Amino acid sequence: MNTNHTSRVSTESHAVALTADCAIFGFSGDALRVLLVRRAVEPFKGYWVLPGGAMQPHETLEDTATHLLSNLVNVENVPIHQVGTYSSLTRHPVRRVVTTTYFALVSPEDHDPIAREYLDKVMWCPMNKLPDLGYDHKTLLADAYEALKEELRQQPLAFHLLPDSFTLKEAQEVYESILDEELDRRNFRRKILSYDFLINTEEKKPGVKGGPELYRVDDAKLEEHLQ
Amino acid sequence: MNTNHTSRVSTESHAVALTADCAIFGFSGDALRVLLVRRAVEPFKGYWVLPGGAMQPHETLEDTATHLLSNLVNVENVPIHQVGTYSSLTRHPVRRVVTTTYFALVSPEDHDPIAREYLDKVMWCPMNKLPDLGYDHKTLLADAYEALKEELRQQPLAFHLLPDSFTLKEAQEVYESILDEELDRRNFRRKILSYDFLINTEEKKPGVKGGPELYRVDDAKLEEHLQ
DNA sequence: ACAAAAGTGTTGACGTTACACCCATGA
DNA sequence: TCATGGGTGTAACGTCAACACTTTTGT
Repeated sequence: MNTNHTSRVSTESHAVALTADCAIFGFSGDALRVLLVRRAVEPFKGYWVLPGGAMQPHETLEDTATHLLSNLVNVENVPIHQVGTYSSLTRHPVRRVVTTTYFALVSPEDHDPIAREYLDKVMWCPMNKLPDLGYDHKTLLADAYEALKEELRQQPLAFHLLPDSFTLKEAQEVYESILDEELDRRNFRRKILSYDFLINTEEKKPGVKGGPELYRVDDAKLEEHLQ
Repeated sequence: MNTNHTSRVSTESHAVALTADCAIFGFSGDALRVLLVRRAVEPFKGYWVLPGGAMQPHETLEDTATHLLSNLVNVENVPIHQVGTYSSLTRHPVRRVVTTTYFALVSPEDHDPIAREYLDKVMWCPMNKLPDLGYDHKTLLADAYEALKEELRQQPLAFHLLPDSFTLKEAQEVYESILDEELDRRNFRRKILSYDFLINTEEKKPGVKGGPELYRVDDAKLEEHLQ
């Protein structure tokens, strides 16, 4: 049996397609959404799936995922996070497809995604109104969502979703939408401010009762917290 | 550009080899070790690497990793944990190899690994005396080791390394060797016992000063703690 | 003035760390 | 008997959740 390390060199490739699927999460003031695309052809014609693409010879899986982001939502320099690799024999009905899942977090308004080629629709779907998904993408998305929440709990990776200056209330709403749970206003405030990457602009947001203070991020210090 | 999800079906495979590399960690009373194999042929002839193998057409990556375990250390039914997938263009000097890394935790005495085919040596290498590794396996191993420690901190996955009955001291030594840090005897005791999957056999281990009590695991209850 | 939202501080529960004593065993 | 290791309890600490009051602003 060829199970030693060298066998990789002598083994032919078996028509296995390697793809990257990406759970692109978006937040724009209301609820957390994920970008879904609808297939216009078989298999799974008419089904919504996560956007994905085959890894090209000259690119890494991270490149593939990054290209999805720039093509679909026109964002650059948004960090992607690897979730896992799925190699079940039955996950694709036609051929063997091994996929690595990534997630990213963007502001949907950056770009209005357009359908193309084998897809006839694109939508920002609220996470609490997901349709049936094709392939095993229900699992992929669930895993990616868990990974997103876990990441957010451990590091402040959602501040690029906020405008240049924002209130703590707005920051809290981002957190609550992503984590899908309510947070205590005062505890959230204390925790976030203890990270010391928020700067009080000494200005107040007009037109809002209470006169909330506006904050902006110290990008350099924020970077330190993103491991 | 073929970046939509359907393109995976129409894209030819590009002679990309998909492999599973496995960091097989072993513990047998002294230090934490990892199973390394030495390559007898180029590339990286003479270098130690993690055991790995090409994914076969009929198997998943988990199957590939599982086969490594049964072939090299003759263990079955040991859980494997996916660490990550590495697709850098330069990680293999000869051809394109994308690898998914797994780790497993076994008792080395289960089997004395033998060299075969393109490998001329196999060893259980203490984690604190690692040689230079071929390919990018230094990175793979470091990531796998971090994943192992993280897993152990969150769930008790090391009790299958212990004999049927054991003292808390022995259990603590397993933890300390894996985590590479010293633990407080009383705190460790309280924490482990609070999980309530350990049963005091009411017997004492003979030949040891202090007369330590022997424990055994309640397999059913332990399962509940492994998520 | 009044309602709604923002700013602030305190308390208790919990988990973790640090540490000291007594008891059991082998030499 | 004595040295070594095992069994047990407790105080200090930090983190986090829960909560009430005052201040600011819009209507």
